[in-house]
Amino acid sequence: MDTNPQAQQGPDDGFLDTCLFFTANRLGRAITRMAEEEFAPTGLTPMYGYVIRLVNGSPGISQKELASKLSIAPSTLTRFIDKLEIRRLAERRVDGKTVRVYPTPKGLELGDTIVEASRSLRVRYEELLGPEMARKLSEDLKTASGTLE
Amino acid sequence: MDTNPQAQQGPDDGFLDTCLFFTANRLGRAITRMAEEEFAPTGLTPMYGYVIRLVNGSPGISQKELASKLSIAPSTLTRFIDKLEIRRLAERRVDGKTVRVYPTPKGLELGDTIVEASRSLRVRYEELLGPEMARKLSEDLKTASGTLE
DNA sequence: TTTCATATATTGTATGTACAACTAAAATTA
DNA sequence: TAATTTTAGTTGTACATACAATATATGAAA
Repeated sequence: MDTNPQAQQGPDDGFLDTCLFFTANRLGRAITRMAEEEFAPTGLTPMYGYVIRLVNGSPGISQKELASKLSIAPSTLTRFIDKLEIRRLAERRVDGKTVRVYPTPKGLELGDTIVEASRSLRVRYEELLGPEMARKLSEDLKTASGTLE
Repeated sequence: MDTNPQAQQGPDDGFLDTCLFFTANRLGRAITRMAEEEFAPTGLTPMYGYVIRLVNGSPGISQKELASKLSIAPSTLTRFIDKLEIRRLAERRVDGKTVRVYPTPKGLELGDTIVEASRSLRVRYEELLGPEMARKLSEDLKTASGTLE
């Protein structure tokens, strides 16, 4: 039991729940935890899974395009591809000043498992939020980041 | 409206925009960038600013409560408070097995600047999203993380 | 053709965040 | 009261992510 009279609601707590920075990142942390659990069978964290999915679906895609689709910094993607290459899950080929990324047999093999993990993740959060709320929320989040970027 | 299902997209890109893990984190990255800019005058990143605001508003709040209000792991908060203490922006006092955190003069002084930065941030994203959309989105995000946690 | 400007990617460095293992203190129970 | 369990916090370690500085390759201009 909590005997602190201010435990439930401090004098000035409301700002957190109405700040988009805070609420967006809080949801990000919560769903990342969930996504990491569902992606455990792939042996990858969700972002790596999505990189592989993009590469398998667009062999030879450039790193620039990948970073843009994923909305991450190019340097972040460099590190991702480094690790995927070490594990033979994707392969770089230099093409002038761009670097193209290609699937590997091992990466292609993982495709179904990744799709399955994405599906489990969706099922799981749709059960909690309701499919319609989940869909609407993703859509609003997409619109909002498009507007803010 | 876009009638071509593959316009501006590779063969299998749609999964990103309908995945709540991805859309939530993408918005998180976008608004974090914006928040860091607006908080620059405070000399703090936004999360540190919010820790100070909570501590100033509830002197003696325990780390457990702080972590809970911020929805971050206790270990993360330990690191935050370490750094705030080094900069004399907050102060720990051990109280049995809990640790209470108190404001310092320097931390209290920063209060107004932090509130002002939060306000600028809000103004900025409301200009882009519209106040109603911004409000609704924060609310939905709050509800969703409450449900998923 | 040499030089300059631009685009792409990488590297160095720093921060936010978490989990697992550990320590210390309090609460419970025997 | 001694032993056990629970709770709060810290530390070691690891990963995602970004920015600034740098390298390399292409394209443009002289």
